[in-house]
Amino acid sequence: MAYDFKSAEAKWQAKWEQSGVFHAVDFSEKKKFYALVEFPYPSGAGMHVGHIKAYSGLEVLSRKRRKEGYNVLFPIGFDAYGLPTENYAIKTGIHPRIVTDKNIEKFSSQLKRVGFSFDWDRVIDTTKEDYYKWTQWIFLKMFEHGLAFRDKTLVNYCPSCKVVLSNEDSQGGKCDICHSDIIQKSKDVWYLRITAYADRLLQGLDKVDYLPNVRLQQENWIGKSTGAFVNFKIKDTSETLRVYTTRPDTLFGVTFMVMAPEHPMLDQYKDRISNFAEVEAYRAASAKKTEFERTQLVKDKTGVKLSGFSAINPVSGKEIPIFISDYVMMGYGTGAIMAVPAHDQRDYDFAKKFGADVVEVIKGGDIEKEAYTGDGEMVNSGFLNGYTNKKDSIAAMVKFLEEKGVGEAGVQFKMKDWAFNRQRYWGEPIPIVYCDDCGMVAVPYEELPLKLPKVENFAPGSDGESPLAKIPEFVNCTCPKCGKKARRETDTMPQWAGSSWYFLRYIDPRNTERFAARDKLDYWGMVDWYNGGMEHVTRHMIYSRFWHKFLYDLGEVPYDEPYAKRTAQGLILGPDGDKMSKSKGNVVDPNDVVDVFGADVLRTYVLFMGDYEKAAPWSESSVKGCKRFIDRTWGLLDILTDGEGYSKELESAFHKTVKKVSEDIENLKYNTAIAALMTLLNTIYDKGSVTRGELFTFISLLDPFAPHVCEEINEKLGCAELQATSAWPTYDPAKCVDDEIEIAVQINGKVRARLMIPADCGSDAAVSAAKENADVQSFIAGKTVIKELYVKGRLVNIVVK
RNA sequence: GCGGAUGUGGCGGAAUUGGCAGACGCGCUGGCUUCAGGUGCCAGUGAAUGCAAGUUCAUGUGGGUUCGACUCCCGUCAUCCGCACCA
Repeated sequence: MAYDFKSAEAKWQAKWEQSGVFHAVDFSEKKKFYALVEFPYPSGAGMHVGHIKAYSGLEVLSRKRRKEGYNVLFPIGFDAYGLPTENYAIKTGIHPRIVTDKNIEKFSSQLKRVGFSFDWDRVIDTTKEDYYKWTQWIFLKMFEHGLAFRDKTLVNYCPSCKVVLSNEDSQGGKCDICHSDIIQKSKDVWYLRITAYADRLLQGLDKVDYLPNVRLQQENWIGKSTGAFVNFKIKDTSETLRVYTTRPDTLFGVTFMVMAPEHPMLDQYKDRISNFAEVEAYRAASAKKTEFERTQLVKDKTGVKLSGFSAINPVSGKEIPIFISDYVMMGYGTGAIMAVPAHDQRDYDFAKKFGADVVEVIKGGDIEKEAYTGDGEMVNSGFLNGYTNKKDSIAAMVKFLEEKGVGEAGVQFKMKDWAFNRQRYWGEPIPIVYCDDCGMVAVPYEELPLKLPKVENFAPGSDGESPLAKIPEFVNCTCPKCGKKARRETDTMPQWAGSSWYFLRYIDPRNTERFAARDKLDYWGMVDWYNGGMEHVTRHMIYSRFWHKFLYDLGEVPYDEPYAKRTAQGLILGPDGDKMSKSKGNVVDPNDVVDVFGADVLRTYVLFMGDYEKAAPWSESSVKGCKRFIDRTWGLLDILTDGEGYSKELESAFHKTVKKVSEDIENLKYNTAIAALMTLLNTIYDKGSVTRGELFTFISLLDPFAPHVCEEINEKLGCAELQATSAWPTYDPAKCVDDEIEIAVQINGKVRARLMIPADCGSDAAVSAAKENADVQSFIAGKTVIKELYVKGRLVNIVVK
């Protein structure tokens, strides 16, 4: 009889839910295992098959762990604050709350149809009051500890629209909406001081098991560099200009200095700088440049030489000019550099254009042509002359600077503080009040959550302010400190806030007293295995590690690092090989696949289609292959014979497959695990019959991938216990090897024959067996044997001349 | 520019980490079943050459190490992904 996946899948999904087998048990005696997948953003488009692949990896592992006797926490939730929902609301006038609830319902039903073994009792939604109460709570703790602060920074701003624009919306220096010129405006924004944790975020990577490229991307993002700070005296003042450099040993080669146009010292000394008008004109011009222009015009350096404002080289005592140029960024280092044109290509380009001196201090290149950045002997460098090792010369110079009191060793990070506020409606309100007398005051903890009020119009105001600013009942309040009239902060938190701690809430999702009870945090501990997309490695992953470390410092969580292990799945591309997108119309809807082929086929295919960590295109016809596999598995019932154990012919095949599947699942090699099961299935059909014991083992192995058909067969076999809770099969290593094996016989490295020998055959016996072979003899006849070797279980190679 | 990854049949991909290249699946060809389409089942399927047993060539490309290289080393080309005037 044909397998009716529709009724079987609905039936088993209902049974799993009724029996509660996938519920994680707090404080269970069993060993715990916490598997985490990145929770989805519930967009209106619904899920696509990429989500299914992302969850199927740890789904298989979770099901295996339960069978192995673990108490598994495998939760799911929704990261529901964000722009797409808000934009949809602006367009349609439907409230984001309604849209979000509808989308979450759709996502949930899609996930349930696939039969994922999530603990649905622990579902969370970041936009619910009982959740974001704690997001706000963590923010306030950061505020209390000085990690949340306001600062002025440069942003893209359209003076006509009175709105802050992103770089994408301000290309070519024109406003995307009104086409007037964009200016860089300094604006007061909220920051989280993630840089305070830069070093620990880097060092913490030693304690965890992340995929190498995940780790590397985080290291690059944090971008630690070691070097030195050097203070250059400004001529005829008591002022010093401080710079950061990774090569303090090239100090004798410094022939000028460059400051960022926005450097505050310029304003301080505008009376001394006789061409300050030029400075201001340059500032205006460079402020107009977009990020795009700045990076595209790398070769073409611009700048202004300051008149009446020069520096003294601390090692040579020579006077050197100071320039301003936008190739120096205010946001990195000190906003000023010492230029070593002979050994830095950017400085070299600038020196050539502005006629500055080029002094070679490291031998080995041709500084007539270009800057030399390699290693070599130090020259023209006073006490450093003769040094050939970079490390030594840097150390010697740093020692000199520190003794003279004109500099010291130091480190810099590329990572910047996290700009944290958005002028948007659909996000967590920032729980801060502005009081004329008291300044910024935190909303008292007992008043959390600070609820997001209902509004009618979700569009940001023409002044670039959040829609919340238009609600007097929300804005106007009293100062929690002095009781006088005050104003609320009207901006909301960014998309990334709620996801920065969600893995902790799963541990105790309904707690009203704390974000999670301490004893439960102690029990569940770190996330044992976290899987998600590469696109979240440098933002969500870093942000959430930062929040977690902060909570650890407060003593609120037991571990410093949140995730013990991190992996990432590859994308599913459209059938055309392009990235799936709505505009290209190549998106595959999991519902369609479930309708036509069933959930088991979908689950099996997304893991079988290729290397789990690599991108692979969707192929409708390959899906059919998995459909056949599921149907043929069902068909085993037709060739069922009595017998609990393995038949003699299949015994070693079963032991080998149990081993292979067990190991492959642990190593994300789902595709070869499924291939091994297909091979075993073919072997069974070749034999023509299957014992009850064999079939039971087969479905036990397949169950994590295709649980519905396995439960159905399990029931047909008369098993009272659910397949979901039955034990994972074990294997005997001794039975994974055959008594007799086939080896290849090579002559001069080329395969000329194959023969069967006993597995425990020794080297001499194998070689002489090979030589007895007629084919082999014809190849060695009349030639001299130079060398004979036997690789155990693999081959014999005879080298002849 | 810097960093990382990848390159294997018509396609997705395997290869115990230096040991029989192409597992498994798709597709294709032929056959059986069928009024027919689909399903299902059986056989074949890297290329060249040969009636055939076979032989030769093949893992982007050029060299090298080795009895033996998809795997290690040096060079080179292509594609993809990060970061990007980071001092």
